[in-house]
Amino acid sequence: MIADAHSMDLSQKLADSGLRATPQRELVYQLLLAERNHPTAEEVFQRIKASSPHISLATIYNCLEALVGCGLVKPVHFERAPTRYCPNLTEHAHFHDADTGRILDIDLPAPLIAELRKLLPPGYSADSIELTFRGHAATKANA
Amino acid sequence: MIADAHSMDLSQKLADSGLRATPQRELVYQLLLAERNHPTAEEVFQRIKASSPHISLATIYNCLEALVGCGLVKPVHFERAPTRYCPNLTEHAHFHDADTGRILDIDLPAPLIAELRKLLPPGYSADSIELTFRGHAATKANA
DNA sequence: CTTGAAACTTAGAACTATTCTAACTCCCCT
DNA sequence: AGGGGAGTTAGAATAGTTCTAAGTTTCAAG
Repeated sequence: MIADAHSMDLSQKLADSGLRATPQRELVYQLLLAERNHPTAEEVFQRIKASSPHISLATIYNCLEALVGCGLVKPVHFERAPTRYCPNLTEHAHFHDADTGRILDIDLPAPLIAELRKLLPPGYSADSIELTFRGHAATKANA
Repeated sequence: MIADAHSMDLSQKLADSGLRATPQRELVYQLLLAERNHPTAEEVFQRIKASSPHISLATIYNCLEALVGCGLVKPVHFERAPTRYCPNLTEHAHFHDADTGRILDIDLPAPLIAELRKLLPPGYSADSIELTFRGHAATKANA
């Protein structure tokens, strides 16, 4: 089953970082896998509280930090808005719709990433590349 | 003189946005032109307070907002760290040194920008592209 | 099984970057 | 001259996140 496969990922990856797989971490991870909207910590909190009313916002932050730390989740920053979280591990950029606030994943082809890296001066190496587009999606009104 | 040319830019650009050129806005803009370290609002405040002790942090934020609004300065966001400000108006990316925190401007060739835009799905258009590298600069120790 | 230690969760306080508020000042137009 | 709007100021308020301290769970070893 897909869920089990992901759970194995979870336990394994957490263990690799010296962390435990707890029910709360499972909940948070499963929620991120289910809702690919790049939710904020607060949104994850509200959503999980519906079924687990005892969970605390601090735990959501702790879980997200653990998931980011073990590499299963990536934080997404847009300007100074609340951090959003994304379980998409492929190298990708984000498009932020200025009208709706919606975020879209944009795949980054490996050759393009290589080209981007070539922009760095000699001696500089990048561990991560963050690429964000901000703009508009065509609507019926302006199409 | 360069300073005068920049001052004309300032008055003109502010006027274009219906804003006035005030001494405080001049100070903030001149400081950004002089210190190309991408300072934070707080750093600008500390630096300007040395010569203008009556200035307020709210004014720094107001001035920076005015300068951003009229297009003379660009805000730079790195993760959720305090916003930094940059008077470099050419299209460029940023390299953030994970060791020193130093930020380096990286010029973006127009053809590469065009290639990046091609990644967007049909109907999507980007007003701005933010590209940030995070990594390390070679030192004598690991060179 | 117990026991002890370390990891984890929780609620709420604390922190920090930024924005808001309300009073005051300055500048421009008539 | 004086009225109005834009700007500045200090301090209060806000919001996202992190910290703290207390309680709980997990797990290994005896």
